[in-house]
Amino acid sequence: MKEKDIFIRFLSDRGLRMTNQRGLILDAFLGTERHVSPEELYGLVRRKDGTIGQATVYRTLKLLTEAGLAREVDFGDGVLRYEHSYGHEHHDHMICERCHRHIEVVDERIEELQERLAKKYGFVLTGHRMYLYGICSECRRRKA
Amino acid sequence: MKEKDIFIRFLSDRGLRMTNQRGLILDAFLGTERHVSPEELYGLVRRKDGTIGQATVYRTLKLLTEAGLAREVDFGDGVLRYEHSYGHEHHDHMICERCHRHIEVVDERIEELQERLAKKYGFVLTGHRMYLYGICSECRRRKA
DNA sequence: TATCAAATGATTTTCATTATCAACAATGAA
DNA sequence: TTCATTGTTGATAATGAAAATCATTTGATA
Ligand SMILES: [Mn+2]
Ligand SMILES: [Mn+2]
Ligand SMILES: [Zn+2]
Ligand SMILES: [Zn+2]
Repeated sequence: MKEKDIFIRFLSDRGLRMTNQRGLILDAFLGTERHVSPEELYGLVRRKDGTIGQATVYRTLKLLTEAGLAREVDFGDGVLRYEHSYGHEHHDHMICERCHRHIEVVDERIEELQERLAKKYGFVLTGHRMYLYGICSECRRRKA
Repeated sequence: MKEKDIFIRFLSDRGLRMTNQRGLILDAFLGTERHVSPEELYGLVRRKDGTIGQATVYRTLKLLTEAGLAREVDFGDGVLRYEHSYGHEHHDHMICERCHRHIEVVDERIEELQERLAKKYGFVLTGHRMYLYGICSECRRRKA
């Protein structure tokens, strides 16, 4: 598995070790395509190893983020979520305010305009967060 | 003051009352152009009335938001901030990751593309949050 | 094997925000 | 005015996510 190798490499580069727990957490993380909260992931990992501590889940998610395997997603609801980063290009999110369904979107023209906007104000961009909130077609149909 | 009238109208429409505390909090809020956290505003209001409670500040900021006078801003640093909404059109934020300075920006073309992107996926937009993170010219100069 | 840093899980702590609640104040019939 | 009703407030407790603490265990290596 490519990701595990990357993680091991990342760890050893910083004098850290691959452990059983970290392996389980990585596997659980890779095993879901959801935007998963530490708490949710803790629930998943627990099924494989009931003795794992939730602090370890928090800690490992931070490490995965630094290793470039995970990415933090903040929908603004008070919980931090994580999504796959390796092999998953940057994208933004569109969220339905009624059913909380969300889809991943990218618009290259927007990305380009963001760069230009930054340049206009003398900024060099390091990243951005864009969340589009609305009502999905499902929910609009249901209401009608 | 236009804003105070709006607030009074908003309150009475919902069977609520304008009070001394709410008036002070509104004044303090209008008196600053910063993106202010409840805690910061609490500090400001306290100078005028040392007996005011911070719960009242939290409560009033929620009310101001519902009344369309304030708007929540979430820079993702764990504190919710509020900015003026009345007479201040929508805008997005560009934040320097080094000095935390931030400027307000709008790009009509981006706004337009966001609408189109939403339509493409069957969403009707109700709002969006866009934060551009980067390094400002000041900070880049300082480093060099 | 002895040493020492890293890792873990349980637990406590922090911090922002919300809920609770008793005391108080405004409103508006009667 | 009196009285009941309802909104308001401030102090305080509760909540919930995340981070810090710490004693103990584990692993690498000299
Ligand atoms: Mn995503
Ligand atoms: Mn602003
Ligand atoms: Zn929906
Ligand atoms: Zn700067």
